[in-house]
Amino acid sequence: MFPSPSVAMPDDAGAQGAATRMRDVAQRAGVSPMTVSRALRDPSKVSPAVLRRVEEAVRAVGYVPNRLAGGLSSMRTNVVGMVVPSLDNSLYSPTIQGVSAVLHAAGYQLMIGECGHSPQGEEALVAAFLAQRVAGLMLHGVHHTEAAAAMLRRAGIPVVETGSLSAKPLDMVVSYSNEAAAQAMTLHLHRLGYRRIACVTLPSAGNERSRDRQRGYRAALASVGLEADPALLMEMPPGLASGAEAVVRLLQSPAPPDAVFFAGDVLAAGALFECQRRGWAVPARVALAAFDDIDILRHVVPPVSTLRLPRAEIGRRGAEVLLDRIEGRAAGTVAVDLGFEIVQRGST
Amino acid sequence: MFPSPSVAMPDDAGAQGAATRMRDVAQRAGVSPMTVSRALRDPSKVSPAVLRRVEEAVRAVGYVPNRLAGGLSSMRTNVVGMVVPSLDNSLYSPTIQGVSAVLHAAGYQLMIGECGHSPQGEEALVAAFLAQRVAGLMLHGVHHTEAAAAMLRRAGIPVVETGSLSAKPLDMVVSYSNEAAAQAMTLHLHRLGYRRIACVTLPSAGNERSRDRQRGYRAALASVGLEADPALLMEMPPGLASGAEAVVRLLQSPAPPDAVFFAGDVLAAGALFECQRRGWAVPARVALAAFDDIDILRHVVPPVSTLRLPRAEIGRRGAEVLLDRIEGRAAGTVAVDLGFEIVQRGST
DNA sequence: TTGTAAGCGTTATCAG
DNA sequence: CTGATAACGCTTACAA
Repeated sequence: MFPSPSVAMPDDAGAQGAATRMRDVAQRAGVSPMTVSRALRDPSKVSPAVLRRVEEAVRAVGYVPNRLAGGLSSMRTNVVGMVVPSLDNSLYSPTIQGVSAVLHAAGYQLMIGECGHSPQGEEALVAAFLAQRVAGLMLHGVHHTEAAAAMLRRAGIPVVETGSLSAKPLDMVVSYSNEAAAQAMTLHLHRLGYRRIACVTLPSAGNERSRDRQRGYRAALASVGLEADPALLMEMPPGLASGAEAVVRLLQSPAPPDAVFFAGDVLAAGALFECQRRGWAVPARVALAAFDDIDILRHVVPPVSTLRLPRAEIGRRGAEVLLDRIEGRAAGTVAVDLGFEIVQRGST
Repeated sequence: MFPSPSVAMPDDAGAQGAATRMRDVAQRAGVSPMTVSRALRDPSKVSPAVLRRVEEAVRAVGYVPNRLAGGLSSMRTNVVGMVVPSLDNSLYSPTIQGVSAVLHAAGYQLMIGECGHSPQGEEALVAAFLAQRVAGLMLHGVHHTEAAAAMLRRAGIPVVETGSLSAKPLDMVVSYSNEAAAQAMTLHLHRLGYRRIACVTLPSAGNERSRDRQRGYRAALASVGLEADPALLMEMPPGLASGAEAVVRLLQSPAPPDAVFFAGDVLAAGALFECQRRGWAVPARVALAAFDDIDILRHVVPPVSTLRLPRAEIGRRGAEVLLDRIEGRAAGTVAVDLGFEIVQRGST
């Protein structure tokens, strides 16, 4: 049985609406739908001649498989969900790209959702992802609602958290230690000779990472016998303007610091620009250090000392351990500490 | 018939694996699955008593609907796909957030894919999204492969392009005019008295937006009778370092410009930092203008003149017109020009 | 207001 | 290597 010769076959030109099904491809190729399914998923399972006919038919009718049906039937999908606090902040993009690269190479799709730094937002996204029956989930937050945790537990899919190492993990964790990093930078400043070291973090309310960094800062001071002056520990919202405001407030205080460690976002860059505007010499009048190796810090004058965090590597390794579990290559849970590096530049 | 009283009912504690189905909820609530379906999608269609029982059962078993099944059955999903060239670049995030906000408010999910500035990457993502039977698609690129265009045509779902106004649209467009914006900024520089105006864009190969901006620049020069010196039109890859390199090359050339218009990415910021390093006064020695109102340009010294583009509004309006079509409130295609503004600052 | 029956388009399973 | 058949979990259409 052959399909009628392609006489007066409009192929697909302006066809619109009803999607073609596997059955249409099968008919045209003169085989059963099951054979089409096999040809598409594992070409080695059908004869070369049939494979050719199927491929031709797929092209001719412009067949796009229906993964809703496929997923329903096989009880598995090739979609991985990822929840990030925000997309404004280019901090998360290296991680996203790492995840994306590994996933695509393995034939998976990435679905990203933005939860706006709120556990409720995260819960809603987790529910939505679970409803799509994602094969696994990457979470940046480490603070979850009880409901979200319960859903995740019941769903029984692999989950990787990437935001912090200190939290009691839901399942797997791939990250670096916020506390150790903050401690290391504070000690570095001390080693360079600074003795009144201020620290500015993002608001710690509901932000485990900020709290970890504050803890690291305090631990460092304690270990070298410096007093932890509460006036030297500030919290500011994200943004360049916040960094500017913070440095002004600190330097105009009765007992100004000789170094400021900005443990988050682009605060350090904002502070540097403010120093440029006011003619405050960096690092002579005040040394400035940052937390993340964003491109800009390398290009400003003077370039800003900072921590290099393994953002992209976190994404890659996270996706890898997730895939290992999804595809059954590994079973247990893992916790990976990817470390960090101090980058010493002109600002300190 | 009532479910057995919750004696020795472990509820969900550590249950894991087999997801609960609508049938389980129905059984527990003592109704048919159809009633559960109704209760979940339109509570007004079931009696209050039943509704309460269903809600309780849903909670008790931790039911998460299976949208693969729902979508397959109803032939529609609540997922919208979005393809962006890159996620490094925070330029796209306002648009993504605009889309995300409107979609979530309407109960839709956003699925984001990164195509790496390549039409082939876009094609792959379009295929993947279509396979998930997304309800609609947002595309930033305006240059598509023939195959991608054909798939989109056949799928018959609404598509919004947001990258540029000039392209012959696939379906709907919501954007601003890259050409008009570049022209306006060039004219603005001329009006301020600059007479040798250079322009630096991203590589134009395969980038319609860069070509549009170059066209606008040339049109502006022509309209005021300035010669278009080819030495003053450069193309550079994205990044702060590129901007630095460009300004050095231009200013050290035999006939240096008195103003440089950086029509893309963070080039202008990179150039400004280089000027700071070299002690080149801005704007006295050279004026600098940028294309996009990124936060940093407002905070550097001097602040950089630029164009304010309706990035977030593009996302919101784009999502709105997409939803109008998805939900059948509108039929035809639309093209929306959201305009732009010139922001004059100290760098010019 | 509620329930029954018949798919939706795939894939798992088992026969040939 | 290929095909028939029965799910997968939900919704549409109709009936009660």
